[in-house]
Amino acid sequence: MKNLVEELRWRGMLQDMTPDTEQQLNKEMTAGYIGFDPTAASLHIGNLVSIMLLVHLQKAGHKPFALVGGATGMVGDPSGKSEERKFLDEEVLRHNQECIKKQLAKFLDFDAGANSAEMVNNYDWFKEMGFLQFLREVGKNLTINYMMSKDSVQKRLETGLSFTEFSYQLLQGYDFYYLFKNKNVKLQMGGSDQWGNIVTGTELIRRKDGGDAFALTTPLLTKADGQKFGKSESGNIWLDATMTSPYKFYQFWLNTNDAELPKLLRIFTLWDRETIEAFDNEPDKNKVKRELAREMTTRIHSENDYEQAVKASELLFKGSLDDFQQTEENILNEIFEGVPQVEISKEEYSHTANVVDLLSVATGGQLFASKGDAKRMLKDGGVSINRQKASEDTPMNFELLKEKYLLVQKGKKNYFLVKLI
RNA sequence: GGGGAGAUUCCAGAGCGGCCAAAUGGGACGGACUGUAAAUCCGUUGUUGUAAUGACUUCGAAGGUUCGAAUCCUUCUCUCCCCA
Repeated sequence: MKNLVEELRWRGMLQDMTPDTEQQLNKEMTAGYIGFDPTAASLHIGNLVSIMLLVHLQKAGHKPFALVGGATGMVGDPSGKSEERKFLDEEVLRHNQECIKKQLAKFLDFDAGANSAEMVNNYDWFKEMGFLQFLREVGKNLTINYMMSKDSVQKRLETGLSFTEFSYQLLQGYDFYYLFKNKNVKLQMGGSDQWGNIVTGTELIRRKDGGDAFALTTPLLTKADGQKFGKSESGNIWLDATMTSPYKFYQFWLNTNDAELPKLLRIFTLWDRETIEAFDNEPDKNKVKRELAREMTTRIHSENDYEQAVKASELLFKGSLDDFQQTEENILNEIFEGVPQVEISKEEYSHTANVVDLLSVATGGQLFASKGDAKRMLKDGGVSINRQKASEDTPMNFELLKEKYLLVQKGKKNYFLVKLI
């Protein structure tokens, strides 16, 4: 058994622990869990931090449990949220649960003997429980005073907090208790925003059962300037290839801030200390980013996806129009799978009078939402077509690449393929 | 149940009868500089455009007053605070 705490410590993944957590982990194989609420159809790279905690737990010889929050997802966690959220409808939740379950399954080893991973869904033990039973079994053990003192609750007293969200901590607390009783799970981990919810669980276990349970949290991942991590211009970075293409995923890592690299390497990769420290000292930061992007893209997606992403990136960022012309069409299609493509009929293209129309209405607003938007960007010199800066009165006589493509650049990094069909 | 405050463009937050498509800040996007980095500086940030003190749609919802409303009145919906 490896020393998990030591490992997390040097990786900077340790925020807080309850007393004696380290002793417990070093004493015996310990089962630990982390919950994931099905708020979307895919996990994102923020969740990946939690997943890595489970991975490290398992690698250290302990038993990881991934909990899908089928029940808690129906209520909504107020932690870190500034306002009450809308309910997701049950059908969406069920769909999300299934998707998340599949994703989680990819990261853990479910066939590792004694410390095989397990997946549970808290809906399974909450669906049978009635409200009265819940009040008697759970509610009685904790005081309102205790619940009110939580950070997540305090922050919401001004802006409003429904009874439902207020109760969330009890549900999560009961999860821990249930897993403690039935699966001998003694540890719950999570982001530091989960601390309050987690210790509600250890408290419940202590009061109901006199049992000893432990908590361990990891710092919330933020950008160097304190902002939320894991968002790009186009929103969240999802682990699902249909929601964030491998090309975009690869680009995301490639575009990370230099200052964040040491942190990212420690949190997201499984590389050992020597390797990572060597990267810290590497002066060519782009090289480090390429390695990171490679590691992440191959692990989350696949070797092949990674290769396509690299090829697409090379062709778009470094290649000339000639390189483009010379690439075989079927290869081109494959490479550009993840690059946004916009289709337009030849008919429509031939009737399009100017660049502004082409970039806005003719392409259904996918490149630019409106004509005004397109014009503004053209005026600012932010648009290139086939590598040539375009302006409002650029004539519509572009050479079609492969007789059917136009390569459109919005800014330096956003590429689109306009495809004539 | 009683009393008070409020709902403004992505967010925060000004405006409180015409000069308001709506200050300011943040975010986002673009440009310059670079390394597909950061910092910095500059620009853009409702639609449409004969490009204009133009037209159209926006200031929680629906009505009304007025030559004219984000601004006044009525009703409704929602939120917060205080008292019971």
